[in-house]
Amino acid sequence: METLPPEFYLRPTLQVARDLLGKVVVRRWNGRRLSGRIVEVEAYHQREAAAHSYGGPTARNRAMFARGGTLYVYLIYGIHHCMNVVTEAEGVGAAVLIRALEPLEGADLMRAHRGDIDRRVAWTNGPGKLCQALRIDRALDGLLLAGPEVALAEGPGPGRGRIGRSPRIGISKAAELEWRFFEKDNPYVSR
DNA sequence: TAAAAGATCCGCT
DNA sequence: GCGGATCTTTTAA
Repeated sequence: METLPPEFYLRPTLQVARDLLGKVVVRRWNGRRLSGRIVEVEAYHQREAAAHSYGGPTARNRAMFARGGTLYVYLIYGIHHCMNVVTEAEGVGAAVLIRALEPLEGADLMRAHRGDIDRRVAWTNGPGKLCQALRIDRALDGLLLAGPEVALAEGPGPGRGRIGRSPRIGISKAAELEWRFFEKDNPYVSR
C-alpha cells in the first residue's frame, strides 16, 4: 500500500477531510500490523470556535499548528484519546478528526484491545474507540503520518454519491457548520 | 489557586 | 434516553 504524499495534506481542510474517506490508517504495534479504512471524519479550523486551535497555539494543541501530515492526539474527558490528521501549511491550526474506521488487518487484536467485545462494529465506530483499538495515545502526538509507528495509505474511496454530510457531533460552538463527512450506509459510522 | 468544561463511552432504565 | 466516570487544559478571580 502506498503512503500518502505530503502534498495531500497541504490543501484546504474541508477538501482533505472529504478525501480522507476511504484512506487507510496503518498502525504498527508490537510487531503486528493494524489497519482500518476511514469511514467518518470531522474538520476543525482555527477560524471557528469549536477548534482547539481557536485561541492560538498552546502546549496541548501545538501539533495542530505543525505542517499538514502531522498527527495530533489529545485526551478527552480524562479517559479517551482522539486522533487528528493535521492539514494545511505549518502555522495554520487545522486538522481532521478521525471518527470511525472499518477494520482491515489485525481485527483480532483490535477486538482484544476493546475488551473482547463481540459486536464487531463497536471496535472502531467512534473516535475514542478506534484509538483504543489501534493503541494510539499521546505518545504519538506530533509524529508525521508517514513513519513506522503510524501512517496513512491509499485506499478505495466511497463510490459516486456515497459521501454524506452533517453538522459535527458533540460540540456546542459553531454547531451549525456541516463539517462532518461519512460514507453513506457504512455500518462502522458512529452512532 | 480554584473551578468548570470538554471533538466520549458505557451501563442502566 | 440519561448520568457517571475521570483528568487535563483553560479561564477566571
